[in-house]
Amino acid sequence: MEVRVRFAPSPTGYLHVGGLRTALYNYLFAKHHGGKCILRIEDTDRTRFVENAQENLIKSLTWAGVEFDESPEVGGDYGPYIQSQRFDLYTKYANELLENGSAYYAFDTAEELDAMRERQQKAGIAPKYDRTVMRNEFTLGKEETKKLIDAGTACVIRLKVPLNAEIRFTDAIRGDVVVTGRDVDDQILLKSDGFPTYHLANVIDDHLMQISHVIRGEEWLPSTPKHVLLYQAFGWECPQFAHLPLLLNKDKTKLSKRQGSVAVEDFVEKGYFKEAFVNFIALLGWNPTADREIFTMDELIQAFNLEKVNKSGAVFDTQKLDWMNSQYLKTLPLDYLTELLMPTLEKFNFEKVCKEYVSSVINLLKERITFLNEIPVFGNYMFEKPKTYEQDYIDKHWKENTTEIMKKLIEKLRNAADWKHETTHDITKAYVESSGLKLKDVIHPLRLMLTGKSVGAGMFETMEILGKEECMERLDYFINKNS
RNA sequence: GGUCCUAUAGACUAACGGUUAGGUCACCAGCCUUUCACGCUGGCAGUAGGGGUUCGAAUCCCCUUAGGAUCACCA
Repeated sequence: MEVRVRFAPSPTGYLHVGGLRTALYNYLFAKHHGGKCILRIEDTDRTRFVENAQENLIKSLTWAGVEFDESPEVGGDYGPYIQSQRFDLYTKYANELLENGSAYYAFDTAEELDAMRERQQKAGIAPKYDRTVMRNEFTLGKEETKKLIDAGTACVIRLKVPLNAEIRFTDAIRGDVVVTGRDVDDQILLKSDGFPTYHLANVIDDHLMQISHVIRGEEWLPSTPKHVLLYQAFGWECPQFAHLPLLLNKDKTKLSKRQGSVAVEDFVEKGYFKEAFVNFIALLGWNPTADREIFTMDELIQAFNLEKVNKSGAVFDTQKLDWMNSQYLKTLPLDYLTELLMPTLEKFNFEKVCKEYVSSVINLLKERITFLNEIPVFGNYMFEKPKTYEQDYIDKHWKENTTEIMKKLIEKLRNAADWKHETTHDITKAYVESSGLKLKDVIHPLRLMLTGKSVGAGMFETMEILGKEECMERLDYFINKNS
């Protein structure tokens, strides 16, 4: 049987990192088995329409490298892939359920339902639709029901849960799960506006789209019995369920907006590499080996299996993500990094920056930063003359005789045959030794004059990339200014 | 509260009955050194508790505890 999985988000306007992980696992699973990964938009809640939601979703997914074989954009044989465009289907199937006695009409108002729940809460019982006392087909009778329907009375269609049924299914991650019908609510399947609820639409679409594995978040585990019941009522075969452990806040509650960034686009903006982000997210709740952390997408596909997915939730802690990002910064190809950085650089109004130069600057600085976009700030002096000089650094390293010492060194450097870092290093070393000084005594002043900062890459490597002309200008400027 | 799920260090995890309980991040120390990093070496730190089963339990079973999810005409 062909593996067909689906990622079925509701369009909320942004992609949640938990959603990305679910999408990613679906994608990895499908690719691992040479199957298909499908994107379906679950927009059956008309009260929660968000402008451009679908575009944003797909943008983030594409950024991460999760691609779909069938989706609203690329199409496919089982479309449409947007639930609001499949409206007629749901009504048709709901009627089928009505006819075979698996569902029934109910006429209760929101107020009546609220009152029922309140009563139950007070009595200390779990809130659950009581079809023996509420206004529905059973309490009203067939004739009265028909009359109300014909009169156009607002109504919903509910699932008739067999009270004594023992509902069981096997979850690929959690094993056998058994629930009794008594604990399952008579779920509304078709709302009074004619739209289906998630439960109905989801089951119908998964069946019609021939989904083989339903891989989704653990929050769906409690409602899975309803879905199993629906498959049975239709006489359809259940897909294989796999409920993923939750992503958690630091306080171990379900990862939420309140406690920090959860939108993938926020992490894009912060400057994380997609390679690092995907790598990190993939390893939250699943681990292929004990002794390895870095995986490319292809390697993840190769290694992925549902059996090794954890059962317990994972705290989404970005400390390790930062480390991973720095690892990728060190190993990603220079050309790729340069392409990524160029647009960012343009915003800084630095004078003419060319790719070759940017490349060498990235190479110079990448070992001491975590994010690529730190370069224009951390290494601003590579693109512009120092505007300020760290006072603490001056106080610490600029002694009384430093000006004289540096003047002499500058002259030696001015006569350098070339500007390779080995050459300038040798010149400086020779000078220092002949003057009875230490390298430190001149390197710090040099760094100060050239960069204005106390922190940076190796001094002579920095000078090489800056170029002789630029270095001499900065050195002369500083000396003149201070004498 | 009902139902369900889960439990290895601060975080992510490995060990599918037999290991001195392993790795990574973070943290600490040392080395390297030209500042800051990288890197290298070492260190701190864990099987929630209690009962069983077994020659032997982190691992299987039960209870307790703790945490979580879910109980909408949201998904």
